[in-house]
Amino acid sequence: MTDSAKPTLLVVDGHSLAYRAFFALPVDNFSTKDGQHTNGVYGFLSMFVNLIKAEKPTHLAVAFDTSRQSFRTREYTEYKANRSESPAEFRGQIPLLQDCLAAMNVTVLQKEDFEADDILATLATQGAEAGFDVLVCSGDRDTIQLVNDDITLLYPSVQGVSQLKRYDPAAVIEKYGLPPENYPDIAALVGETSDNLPGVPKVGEKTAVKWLTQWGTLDALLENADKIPGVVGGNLRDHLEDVRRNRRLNRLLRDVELPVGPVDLAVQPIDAQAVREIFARLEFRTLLPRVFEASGIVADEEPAAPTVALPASRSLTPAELADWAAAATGEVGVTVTIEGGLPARIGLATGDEAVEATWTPDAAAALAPWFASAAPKVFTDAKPQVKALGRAGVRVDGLAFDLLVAGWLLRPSFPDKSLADLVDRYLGEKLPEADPTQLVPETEGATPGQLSWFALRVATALRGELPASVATVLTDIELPTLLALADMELAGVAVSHEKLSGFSGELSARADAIARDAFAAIGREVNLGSPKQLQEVLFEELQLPKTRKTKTGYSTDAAVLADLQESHPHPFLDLLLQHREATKLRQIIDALDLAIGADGRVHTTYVQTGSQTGRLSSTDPNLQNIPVRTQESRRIRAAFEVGADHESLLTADYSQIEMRIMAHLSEDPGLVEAFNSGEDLHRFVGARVFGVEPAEVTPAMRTKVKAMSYGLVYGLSAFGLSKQLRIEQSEAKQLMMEYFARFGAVRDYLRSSVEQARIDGYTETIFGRRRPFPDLASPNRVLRENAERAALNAPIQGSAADIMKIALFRIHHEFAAEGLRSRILLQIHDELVVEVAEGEWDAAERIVRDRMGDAAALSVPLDVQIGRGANWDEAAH
DNA sequence: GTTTGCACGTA
DNA sequence: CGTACGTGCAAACA
Repeated sequence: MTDSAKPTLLVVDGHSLAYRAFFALPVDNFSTKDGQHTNGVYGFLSMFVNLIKAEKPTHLAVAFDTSRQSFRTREYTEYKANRSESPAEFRGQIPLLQDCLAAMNVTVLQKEDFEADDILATLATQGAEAGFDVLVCSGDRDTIQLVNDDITLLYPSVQGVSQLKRYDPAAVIEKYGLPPENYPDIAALVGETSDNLPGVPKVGEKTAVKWLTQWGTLDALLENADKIPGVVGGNLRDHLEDVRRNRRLNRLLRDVELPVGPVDLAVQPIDAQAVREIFARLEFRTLLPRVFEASGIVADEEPAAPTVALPASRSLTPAELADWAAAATGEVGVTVTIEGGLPARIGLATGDEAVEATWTPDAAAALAPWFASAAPKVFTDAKPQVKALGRAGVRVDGLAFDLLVAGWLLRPSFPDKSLADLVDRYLGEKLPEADPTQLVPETEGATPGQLSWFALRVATALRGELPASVATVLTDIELPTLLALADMELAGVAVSHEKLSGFSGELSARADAIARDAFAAIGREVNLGSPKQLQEVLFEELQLPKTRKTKTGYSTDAAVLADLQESHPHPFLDLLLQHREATKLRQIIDALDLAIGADGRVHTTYVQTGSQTGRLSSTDPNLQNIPVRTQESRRIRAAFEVGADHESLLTADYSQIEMRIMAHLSEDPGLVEAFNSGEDLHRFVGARVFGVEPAEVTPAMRTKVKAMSYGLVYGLSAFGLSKQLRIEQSEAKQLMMEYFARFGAVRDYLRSSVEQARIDGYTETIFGRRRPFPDLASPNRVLRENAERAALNAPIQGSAADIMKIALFRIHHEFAAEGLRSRILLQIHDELVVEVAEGEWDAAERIVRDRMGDAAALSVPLDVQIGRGANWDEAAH
């Protein structure tokens, strides 16, 4: 912009334009994968970005209506009364749109009792007076009255939101035959059906313009109404009051009191990170570069973060560092950088001082006592550092805080990934980072000591946000668990390469043979691993009936293939299923084999922040989904063996822990009795539901109530139950009714827990772990119902996770305290795998059984099943 | 080269 | 139209 050019103020009616976009764009193409509709948001932003690129405003604001009520509805209750309620699917998008605009640092204005157009009128008028070129963008025709030499209207044409027609005074005269200030007079005479403002019958634009041209003003026309000839003249005389009322209502207010004026609306650089985040959430991809590109408004640079006086980090010798640590009072921030799995540098910090040293064997010896002490330590991501220290022979205790774990507990849906994220979110500052694209970085990254200093400050900020119950979960469950997990990962589990490689070869040969037969069955070769090619074969060449729809076509998953085989038997179907099974197993085996380390053991990584419910997840490789269901697949489990220096594997699992938690939470007398009776759960429940003696419960009955019981925990519907059991929906409904007739408190509990979550906005486990559920209030049914099922499940699955974690770290602790060499190797949600050292079986078994059994005091007992064997398969029971 | 969708393994 | 995960492949995208 040159100095001589006038600044340009662009004011936009967010509501009317988003509404047009909502109807213009197909919702199917604009929904997130969990069902949130985004077509209105997308359409608006797309238009908005084009607008900014084209007009390059220097000042900018978007106005919204607050509700349907305004001073106009009070004056005339019928105002806009004919408008049907805007669809909930649209209303739900407005807050999302406002979030996007906030991330783009665009001023959003709305005011109770006024419409967006009144805000536009006020800003436009003030802007014109202050010497701006003003652009008004609105889909409401009443804004035509604002047009003058300084104010131009951009009005979406009927073709679509992207086509904006420019109205300057000349354009208005060309279209309506009168200057802009007269437009409301025309509209008052003609009426506005969309606002429910009836005009003079039989009077359209032509007549209105003719009259106004003849009489000069609306007042003159109305005063001389008795001189108008013909039927329309009579109509005018009959509707004088309507016309006066219309004129009052369609006059936009130009003096609404606003917190800002035009000069306050200077375009701000966007918050690039915030935009990235919300666009990722809304699954907008192509829009991101367009927003970044749009000139005038955006800067792709990070916003200037407040500069903070970083303490210099003093480099010390290991001995000096150890002395410094020993002398420190209060919490110490710790950062251990890792190279090749071992500590490389170590930085420590208190609130006002940062120090660091290079890791050496001397450092290990000097610092070991401090690390093993109860002196409180704050880490950003403790587990890998604790492991590196462990490899160097340094044990860690006194873990007081872990930023990643704490951040995850606070917001389990969007766990922060790094200290930089946390510094940004909780301190609003920018962590100095070396430019990774520069071989010789121009900007220095923070040193380990400085990182520790930041970590300590973030910890303070984060603590302030943690509710008491969540802080307790962190201290009493998560942090002790973290230390136990570090040891489990270091230990790894012995896996036999010999057993695996033999099996892999077998499966390869089998898969090839099956593939040949499958190709013969259809007369050509296809890629059996390609769903797309399979669809061609099944639904076009073999003419099999279309199955369940997916996003890209029709499903070919195992359940669908089994159904097809029943209704339209074809040898290809069965061969395909067999091929899938063989290749899947081989794939798992090969991946596992590849993961065996030089020590003959597989070391997984447990992701403590990997779930929304409190469970762990396992990666590289995932050892929580090793097959178990089929005879064949157990050969894989048989390859998980006791290590050479130990005696046997012990497996321990909770039986029906989630049902027990449900019994505890619901206090259902029937269910509580079931668990206290010692009878098989499903037999007991089956006897109640079907009104027979436990001994008379048939396998079919047991299967049904078992599916129902497990389904309950997941928010199962009659439809889902019927599908699972392959029974009629009516029968499923009947089964649910019988079930709830006997176990009504279960249903009451499930219902009330979702209702409570709707009120609180989050669910809570027995131990106080929280999970937020904003979507319980969503107007989008798919979204809301998904949230309801997840909210129903979260306290149950989460409490089970809490209980297992408590048992886990207590066992880990007790093994050490009793000086045992036995150790926990794996956790698979409700199961532990323990490697028992020679002569320690009885002690280990006792500890595992007791600590799992008494991890929580519920109103029903926690039942623990234990098995023993030389490998995981044998140890199962 | 990266991302997405499908399919499938576990609790 | 049943919760919570991670992985590998093919296909689509850049």
